[in-house]
Amino acid sequence: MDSDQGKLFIGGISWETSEEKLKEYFGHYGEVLETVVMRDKITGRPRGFGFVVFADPEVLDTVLQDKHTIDGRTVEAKRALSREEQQTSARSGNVNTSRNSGSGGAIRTKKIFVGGLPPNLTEDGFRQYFEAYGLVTDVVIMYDQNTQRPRGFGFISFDTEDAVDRVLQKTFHDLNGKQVEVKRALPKDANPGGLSRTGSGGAGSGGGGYGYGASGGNPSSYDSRMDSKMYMQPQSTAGGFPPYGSSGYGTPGYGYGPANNGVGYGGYGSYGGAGTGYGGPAAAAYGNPNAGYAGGPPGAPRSSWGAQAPSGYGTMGYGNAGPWGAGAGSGAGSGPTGQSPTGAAGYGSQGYGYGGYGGNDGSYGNAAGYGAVGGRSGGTPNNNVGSGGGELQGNGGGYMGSGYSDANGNPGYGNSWRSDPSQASGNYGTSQANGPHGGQVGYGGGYGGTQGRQAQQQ
DNA sequence: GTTGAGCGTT
Repeated sequence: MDSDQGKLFIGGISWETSEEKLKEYFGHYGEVLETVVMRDKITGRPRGFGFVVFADPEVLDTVLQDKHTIDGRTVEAKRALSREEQQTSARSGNVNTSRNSGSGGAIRTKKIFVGGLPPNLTEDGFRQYFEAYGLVTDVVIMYDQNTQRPRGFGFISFDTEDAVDRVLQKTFHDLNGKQVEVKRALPKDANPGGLSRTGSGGAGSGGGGYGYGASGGNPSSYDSRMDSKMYMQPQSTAGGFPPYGSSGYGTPGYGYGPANNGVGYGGYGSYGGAGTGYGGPAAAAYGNPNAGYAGGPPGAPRSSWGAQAPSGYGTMGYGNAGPWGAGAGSGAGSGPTGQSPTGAAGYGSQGYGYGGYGGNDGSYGNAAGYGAVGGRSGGTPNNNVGSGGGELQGNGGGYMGSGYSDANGNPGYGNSWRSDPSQASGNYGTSQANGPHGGQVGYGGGYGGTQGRQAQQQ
C-alpha cells in the first residue's frame, strides 16, 4: 500500500512515550512526517504501540536493522501492515504488494476522503489545492454537528476517476504546509444487506439497475452511474462482501459489486415486474452466461461465474428474481449467501429477464417474437426443443402457449426442465415453475434463441 | 501493555 510506505509500526512502547518523543527519536534517521501513539478510545490510555511515518521509505531499511530503546523500553519496529493486510492475515514481510490502490487498481471512484485537515482550512483552500489534479465537482469539510468544530476530514469529488488516481499517487499532500492524507472515500451507503428489498421495492430504482448492468463488466463506469451512493474502497469494508469476493469475483471491483448488484437487480426486478415490459434491460450476454449457470447450479458452473460474471450478473436474475418468484429471487438478491444456492433460483429468473429483453431487442414488438423465443430457447438447449423453437419463432404467434410447451418439450415445464440440469434451459424451466411468470419463462428461453437468431440474420 | 482513526452536506 502506498500510503504505508515509510510507515513503521512501533510495538512495545512505554506508556510514557508520546508522539513527540517518537518523532524526536526517529527523526535521527530521517524526516518524520507523522508519529502516532495509539490509545484506547475510551480510557485514553496508551495501548503500547504506535506508528512512525518517514518521508523517505528507504529510511526504513536502516531503522529496521537497529535496536531501539525509548523511554527505557526496548521497542520493536516493524513495517506497518496495511489494515487490509491485517485482516486478511497477509503476513508476509512485503507490505506493498497486494494492493490495488492507486493507478493500477481496478477500483476507481471519483471521491476522495481527506484526513488530517488543519482546523483552519477553508473549503476554498481545500478546493484550490485539489483543482490542480482535475475538475473538482464537490468539496466538503466536515464539522461537528454540535460544536461546529472542524472534524479534521473532508471529501473531494472530481469529475473523473483519473483525477482521483492522480491524487492518490501519493497519500500525503501538503496543503500550504499542512499534511493531509488522502484515501478513497468509503461507500457511504453501500450496504450489501438490504439490497434486494430496496431495489425491488421501488420501480424507481430502475435507474440504478441500469447503471449497474452497464457497469457490470466495467468497474469504471460504475461510479458514474450510481454516483453518490456507491464508492468502492479497497479497505476493510470489502470484507462485507465476502462471498462475492471469494467466489471469483475476485477482483475488488467485483467484490464490491454485490452491493451494487443489489441495486442493479432491483432495477431489473422492476423489469420483470413489468412483465410485458420485457424491456429489455437484459443484455445479450445472457444467452451464454445464463445457460452455463443455470445448468449447473451446484458444482462446476461456479467457476464459470467468475469469468462471465461481469456481464451476466448484472443482468441476471436478481432483478427478475424479485418480481417473480419471490422466494428464490429474494434469496439471490440478499446476496452473498444466495450465491450458489440461490443461484438456481435466480437464474431461473434470469431467464425471464432475458426473455423480456430479447423481446425488445429483437423483435420486439411482436408478441410473436416472444413466442418464438420461447420455443427457441427450449429448442436450442434441448434437442427436441430445437425444432419446436424454430417453428415458434417463425410463427411468432403463440408466444406463450406454444412457446412454452415447446420449450419444455413437455407439458410439465418445471419437471422436464429440471431433468436437464445441465442445460441452461433447465433453469429456465425452473423459473417457469414459479408460475406466474410462466409466460415469461418462455421468454427467457426465447431469448437465448433470439439472440442466436439475430446473430444469424445479421 | 505489540498493527490505528476520522467517512458525508454546510
